[in-house]
Order: sequence, then C-alpha cells, then structure tokens
Amino acid sequence: MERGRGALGPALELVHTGRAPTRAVLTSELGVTRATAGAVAAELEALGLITVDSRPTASAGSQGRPSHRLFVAERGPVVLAAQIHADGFRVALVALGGRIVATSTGCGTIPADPAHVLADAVGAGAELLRETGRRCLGAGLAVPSAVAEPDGEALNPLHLAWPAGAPVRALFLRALTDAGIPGVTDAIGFTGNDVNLMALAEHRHGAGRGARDLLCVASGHRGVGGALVLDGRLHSGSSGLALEVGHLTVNPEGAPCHCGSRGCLDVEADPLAFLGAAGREPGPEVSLLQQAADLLRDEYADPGVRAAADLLIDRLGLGIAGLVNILNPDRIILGGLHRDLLKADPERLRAVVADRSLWGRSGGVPILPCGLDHNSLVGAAELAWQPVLDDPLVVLDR
Amino acid sequence: MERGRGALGPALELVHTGRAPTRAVLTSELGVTRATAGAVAAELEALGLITVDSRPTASAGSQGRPSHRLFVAERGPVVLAAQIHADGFRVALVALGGRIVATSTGCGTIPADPAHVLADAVGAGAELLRETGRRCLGAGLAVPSAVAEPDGEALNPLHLAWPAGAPVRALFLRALTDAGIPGVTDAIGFTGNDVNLMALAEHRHGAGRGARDLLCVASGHRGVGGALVLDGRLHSGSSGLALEVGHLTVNPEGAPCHCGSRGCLDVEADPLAFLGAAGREPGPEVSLLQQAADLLRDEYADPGVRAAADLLIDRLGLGIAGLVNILNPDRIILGGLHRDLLKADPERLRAVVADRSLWGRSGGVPILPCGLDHNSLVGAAELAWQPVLDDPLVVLDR
DNA sequence: CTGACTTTGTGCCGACACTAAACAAAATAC
DNA sequence: GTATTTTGTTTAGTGTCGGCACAAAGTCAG
Repeated sequence: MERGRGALGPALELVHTGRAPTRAVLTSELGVTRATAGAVAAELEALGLITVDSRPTASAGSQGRPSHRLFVAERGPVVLAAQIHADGFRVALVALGGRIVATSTGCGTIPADPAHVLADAVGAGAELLRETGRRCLGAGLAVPSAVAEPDGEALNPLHLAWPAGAPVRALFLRALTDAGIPGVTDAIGFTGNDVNLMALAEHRHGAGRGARDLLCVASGHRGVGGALVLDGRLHSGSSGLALEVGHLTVNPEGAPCHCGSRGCLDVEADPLAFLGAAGREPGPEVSLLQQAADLLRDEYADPGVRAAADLLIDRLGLGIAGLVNILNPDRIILGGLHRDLLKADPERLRAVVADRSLWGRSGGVPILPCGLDHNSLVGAAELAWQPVLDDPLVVLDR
Repeated sequence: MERGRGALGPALELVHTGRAPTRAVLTSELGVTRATAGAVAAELEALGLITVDSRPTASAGSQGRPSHRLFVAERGPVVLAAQIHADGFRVALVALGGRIVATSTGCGTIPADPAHVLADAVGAGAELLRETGRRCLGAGLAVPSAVAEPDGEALNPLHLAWPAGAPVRALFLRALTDAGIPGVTDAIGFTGNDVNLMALAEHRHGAGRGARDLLCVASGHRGVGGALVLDGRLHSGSSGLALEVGHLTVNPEGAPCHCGSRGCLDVEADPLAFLGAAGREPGPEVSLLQQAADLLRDEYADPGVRAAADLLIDRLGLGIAGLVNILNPDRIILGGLHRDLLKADPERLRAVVADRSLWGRSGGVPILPCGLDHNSLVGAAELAWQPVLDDPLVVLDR
C-alpha cells in the first residue's frame, strides 16, 4: 500500500532525535517491514517534514546497497520557543531536530508584570516569523519556576519579581493571540520549568541521548532545580511539582533557607553560595551565575577558590547521592554552575556520589556535563513539537 | 469483521483491573466502536479468559437496554505467586482480577540457602496446581530485598540470612523447572521486591486504583521500603534499585544505621524502633511486625505507647514529605506497621506531611492505608500476568 | 572486468483489524 | 401501547501493514 499513518509519529520522532539516519535503521527501529518504512518516509517527505537524499551516498564502508540519507527538512515548519530568565528573555524559532533557525534576545530588568514580558518576547518571536516566512506549528515557554499542572501557573518565580501563582500559560497564550500567531489554541503553547526543559532537550539532542532514566540537576542564577526524564517522557509529577530538589538537606548545620529549614541545596550549592564560600562579594554588574562561572574558570588555582569548589562539590554530591538512592537513574546531567563544577573536578564529584550511594551499582552512574547550547530554549521547543511527534497529520491539517 | 487482536491486551487489562464491568464501558475505555468491543470480548471469552453474563441483569436503574456483565473467567488459567519473608513463605494460585484461588504457607526459620526455600515454595505451588487442575501461565516471586535488574539478584536480603547478590530469579526459574511446571522459559517467572509488588497490586486492585503517580511506603518486619507506580507501570529504576527509601535521614541525631549514617528511616520508623520507643523488649515468639502491631492496637491508650506512636508518625511524615517534594505523587499508600500508624492517628501524619512539604498543593496528597490482603503476593502474580495482558495470544498459544 | 553476494528500496497482493451504518434487542418513559 | 434510550450484532467497506518478488546499487573475489 501507500502510506503508514500509525507509524508516522514514531518515525518522525526517530528522525527528529537523530536515531534514524537512513530508511534501513528506520525499518529496524520501528520494527516494521522495509516497505512500510519506505511508505512512512515518503509520506513524511510529502508533508515537508523530512528530506531524503538519494544521491550517491559518498560511501559508507560496509557492503551492500548504500542507504539514502534521511534529514529533517531544511526549510520545514518551526515552533516558537521562549525563555524568561533573571536577566531578560530569549526567543527562537526551532526546527525539527532541535535546530535553532533564528534567535533574538531582550535584556534588562524583568518587570514585575509577566504579561508585559511575555508580550515583548512573543512580539520578538512574531517578528522572527515574519522575517523568515516560516510556518509556525506551536509555541513553548521556559520559566525559572515550578509550573503547576494542569493550569500552568508559576508557583515560585523567586528571582523574577513575579507574583507567585502567576498564570503564565494563560498569559503566554494570550500573548500569542495578540501577536497574531496563526492557529493559537489550547493545544498549542506550552509552559514548563527551565530545568525540566533542559532535561528534555538534553535527552533528545544532547548528552542524555539513549538514557532510559535521566536525572538532571542544575543551578540557575539562584537556587537549584532538578528534572527527570523516564522512558523519553518528562516526569513532572501529578501537579508539575516533582524534582523540586532545592530543599534537600545537604548540611544540617548550614545556612537558614527561606523554606524554614537549614542547609538546603538551594542555599548551599548555588552561585551565591560559591561566591560566599570563596570569600567574594557578589557584584551587581553581571549575573551571579556568570560571576561564579568566571571565578571558577579564571581563579581555580587560588586555594580559596579551589576550597570553595571542593566544598560545593561535596554538598552537591550529597544531594545527588540522595536522589540516586531514590530514583536510580542510569545517567545524570549537570547544568548551570554545576556543569562547571563537574568539569573542574569530575573525579571528586563522582567519588562523593559513589561513596554516599547505598548500592555500588547505582553509585557508578555516569555523571556528565550538559552538552547543548540554550538547552532550556530547545526544551521549550520540544514541548511545542510534541503534538506533531504524537500525530503529524492532525497538527499539519489545521 | 470478526475479531480485534490489537485491542485484546488492553481490553483484558480493563476487565482484569475491574475498569470494564460491561461491554459498553469497554467500548468507551478502549475508544473503539461497539462492534470492535463486542468482537474483542467474544474472543477473550473464546480464549477462556473472561465470561459474559447475558442474563436479565437484575436491572441497573438507568434506562436503555441493560448491559451484559463482563467477569474474569471463574475457572480460567492462573499464575503461581510466591512470597518469601522472614517467617517463612506463602504461595498462591492467583486468577485474573487478583483473585487468590488457592494458597499454602510454609513456616519456620528460612534456611540460609535460597535454593532450598524456593524449592519448597515452588513445590507447594506445584501441589496446588495438581490439586486444582488449573492451567498455569506464569510465576512471580516477591522477596524482601532490592532485586537488581536485569539479572534478578537479591542485593540486600537483610533479614533472610541469604547471601547478598543471590541470583533469586535464576534460582526461581530452576525451582520451577525442577517442580515440573510446564512451559518454563525466561519469559515466564519474574522476581521483585515485596514493597514494589505491594504497590503494583494496590494500584491495580486496591487503594491505589486510578492513581497516576502512586507512592507506597511500607515497613517490613525490619526496615522500610518504598515503591512508585507511574502511569500504571512500576518504576524500579534503571537497575531495580529505585525507591530504596530506608536511608532517608529523618533524625540527624538519631541511632546509627548499618549504612554508616545516623537516624535513617530504616532504624527510626520500623517495628523495632516502635517497640524501643515504647520501652518494650522485643520477644522471640512472634515477628517484630506482629508484636508492634499488637502493641499499637491493644495498648494505644497507654501514654508511653501513644508517645512512641506519635514519634514514629513524625519521623515517617518527615520521610514521606521528602519523597513528596521529589516525586509529587497524587496518592500515597502505607503498608506494614505504617498502615497501622496511619489508622491510629491519620490527622497527625497528614499534618506532618503537609507541613513539611514545600508547596501546599503537593502537601495535600491523599494518604491511605493499603486495602488488600496479601498484596505482595498479588503483586507477584501481577508480574506473571503482565505478558498475558501485553498479548494474550502469544502466551496462550504456547 | 565480470559474476557472486549483500544490502537497500519498491511494487503488488492479501490478511485483517477496525470503522461505519443499519438493524435488532431490551429496558424505561409517557 | 408507543416512543425513546441504550446496548449488542450483522454487514459491508476501508486502510494499514506483512509477505514476497524483484530491481537497484554497492562490495568482494578472481
């Protein structure tokens, strides 16, 4: 027969995540016949989502007829991704495969009115769409806050000066409508926590590819967040509050935390804690994350800085070990300052985690630095791509 | 057309878990037409897995033609379930729907040789099969230890006097073969941690029905275990070591634990801890769990016992709150002594969890006592039923 | 260079699971 | 008793996928 609609979504996901470079591996990954895989690929090509390169394949080394190459469409549809952070916003058009097609940033103090920021960000995105003339199939937003399901409210936008409980998803949808993005409905336009989205992006396109149970931990500009991807799907808990790991206790005699406890990961292993441990006064010029990363990179030889790094690594390792004992992931990825701490002394962190993990096997889990630029932004795009990956026809027929 | 093979497994699962009492709801739950649901039900009946009761339905109250009732087959195939615990073993034949058809127990000290115990237990199960003449489609085993995937080794059979790392799955399969159970292959015969299997059973047939993210915590005879069911599937981690929650710290100045830390849940909220806090000397006659449960039931009026219960509830609540912050479940079920503690003072436990949870929403999660007899045994059976639920034809054709 | 072999892509046919639509059956409502 | 509602069944038809044969495009051996 002609087409294969049932396998369309899975096939697109395989090409999207780079796990199906040719029709041959598409065949085996889908577990279908070559005929079906060929029909599916043909239909995806007809939809303008992928391209097939059937030219002489520049050889491959193995014998047999060379495969045609499958690519994500060069000039196919995109989604609009936006990220709000303490220092401003960034928007991008993201194609399949997590490829950033165009990007735009807005800097400066984030006003206390989220609607305002979102309107600015979405407006910049709409401008990108006009410039590039691309078709937009959805939109995703990353915010530095837990986002409550199912309504999409930002519960703790601590360093945005936004009101707790701000209905960011509704505001985002409103901004999309106001900006004249075509086809905005409830089924388009998604919101998520930035660390969650980082995890999603890393799982599909970065250092987390192939992991089954992926744990991510990242320091933001302030505080610490976590995320978990299970079997390729983000686990954000029944109401979107899972993996709020900032308040794991890693130092019982530590500094008081706004949560009422002491020695939480949030106040013991974030950029501010690092600057404090190194005896530096945080300056106002650049972000805390930037200052901490610069210090770690430029003055690691300084004994005080080195000691501060060691201290943070130990605290972070304690927190990660606790998560390993509960979640038993098969890979861990670190972002933000934690990525730099890992790179500064990988062995120390791995040793702490292994030492504090209960069972040798789970303690030996690989710990990697995140491997993607703008991973939260790409993750927000993944959120928007998801309906397309679930069923390309439904979305494209709108 | 005639039959509906693709929907066969999902349909059986719906009847199995009691979510499809009639063909009408089967139709809506599967999202297919009445014709398909009818064909699927007919085929399941022909396979001897369910029965359809088309007699005058004793009315239902609503108008329209009354539905025929769907039941799990009265005399259909069974699976063999076995549970090893500190005081002996228990085996059962379990039909679809989690119905225990026949059971047998073996008491006395568990010898240090797991092969011996498993041979005894499986032998008793084979005897049950002979007596009842039922067809056996699989076997499941519950042990009080983390079970490492993919090989099925018992990593910490602490109170069984078994060697750590004992290959229980292989031994179980060997015992099944030796006992002459027909059709034993690798695809039959599964092993799991008892608390994990309790969670699975409660999710399908007990207090956890309908929960999306279900967290279970249970004291065994010694120590504390946890389990998580996500979207209907057990999350046991990448190597089967997830939710080993016994070593969450709930009392920084607490008693030393064999893991090297202090104040772990394992030593602060298990039956022995309760007896100790109540100032009772554990006797040798019955199990610690039994002694603790008896004390809690019979002498709750005693101020010392009451104070001990309050103390344990507070410690347990602290541990659960930590898990809630990480996992954000939508329901929590407690087993073993924790079930009795919850029943003794539900409000106290709920208040502690809510108070120590970071976000009000996740703190309000329902906490329920487990609602099933022999839930680990039923869970072991679920493990064995799973291949049948995944594809009834493949299993029955063997 | 030629022929054997290996692997990949495609066209054709049939199997079959499922939908759609009409009809039949069994209850309640008036 | 008749209309309405809901459920179950029969029929025909549709679309997806597997099986198979064949073609295409390379490597390997001589």
